Amino acid sequence: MGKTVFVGMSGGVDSSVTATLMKDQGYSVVGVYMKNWADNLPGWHCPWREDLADAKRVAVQLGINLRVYDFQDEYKHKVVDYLIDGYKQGITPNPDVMCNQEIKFKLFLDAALNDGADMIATGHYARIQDGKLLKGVDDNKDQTYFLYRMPKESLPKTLMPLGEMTKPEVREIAKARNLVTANKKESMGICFVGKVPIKDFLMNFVDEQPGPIVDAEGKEIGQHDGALFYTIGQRHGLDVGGGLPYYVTGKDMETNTVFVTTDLDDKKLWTNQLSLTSTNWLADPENGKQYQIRTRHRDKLNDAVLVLDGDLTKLEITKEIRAVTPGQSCVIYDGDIVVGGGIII
RNA sequence: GGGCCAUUAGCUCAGCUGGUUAGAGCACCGGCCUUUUAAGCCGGGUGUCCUGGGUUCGAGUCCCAGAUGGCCCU
Repeated sequence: MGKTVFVGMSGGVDSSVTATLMKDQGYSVVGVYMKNWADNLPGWHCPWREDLADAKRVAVQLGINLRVYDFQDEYKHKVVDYLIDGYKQGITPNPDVMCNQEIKFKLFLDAALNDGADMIATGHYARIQDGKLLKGVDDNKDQTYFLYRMPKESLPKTLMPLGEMTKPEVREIAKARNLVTANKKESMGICFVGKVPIKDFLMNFVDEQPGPIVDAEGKEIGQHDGALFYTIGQRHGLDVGGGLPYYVTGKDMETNTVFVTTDLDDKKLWTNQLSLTSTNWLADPENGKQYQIRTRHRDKLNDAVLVLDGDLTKLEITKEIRAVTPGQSCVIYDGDIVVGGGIII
């Protein structure tokens, strides 16, 4: 009798193939649809019913059971509130990183173990080997940027079979097995919420509040509708024209001011060092060692030296990088291994 | 009061000596990319050429009057 694996099935291709592979490998598979968000928003329809239906169809095709875990309350508190509070403070939080930390690899894992699972599996493009988290083989789809905060204890109990393959291969398997999700479009947007522009999402929770847009010379060149909606390095959405594009260099939440520049080389947009808070280590970090870091999903890797100084975690980057943004995560790699990371201050 | 200069897309402006469907950058909109936010890439002109007359086969362009803004002069 094989071990029992609970597979998180979102109704997309990746998790469908994951469940398929688990079954092929002889595990006793139970599918789980996590219902984390189900609300429609003005002008936007939440696709959770369709996604659940797709997950169900695949489960039927595979001959496995599908359960629904309702985590809406926890998701609202741990992810959505975190997102909204962060924006209100003026930072740019990453909800999906928090979702993986709090929901998928904590709540889901615990619930699954409690319901008889030996392990869980997800459709992430990342590898787990010997209790370590490694980048997915498909460099183009690697999702470790979102996974560095998963609890270290969850690693030995988690399987991510897609980490060994490429997206095209996954699509092929889905087609070969005639999975109903084989040709489903990539789902993007806030994990579980969907493809909603973040500003539209936030507008449901915060009020607009006009304030000044100030250029590098200190001149007010326009008005915005709330400093919290803007992020460092942002170009669009300012609604000010007149020559060169403007990029956000910073903001002052006290005065509700957004600072911009037309100079791509503006010092405020570039830095070669950053500090982290609330770090999570999946491997032992080594003070003074040079690692590779990423400060945005799919951004390129940059060499940086890790400096651990008491409570402070700093990174000295070999070259200047653009628009390092407080609230976003910095993930630290040692080759393919995810050492850990933290939230940029 | 007089003189000069401006007024063209949401913004900043280009349109030579009058001649096909008025252009550029930025903004904006749509798409691509992307399990966050951005960036980036592709595509789209969204226009009472300040107004009203006139000259001309034909006016953004020339003439007259007016409006608005700016500069200058006694």
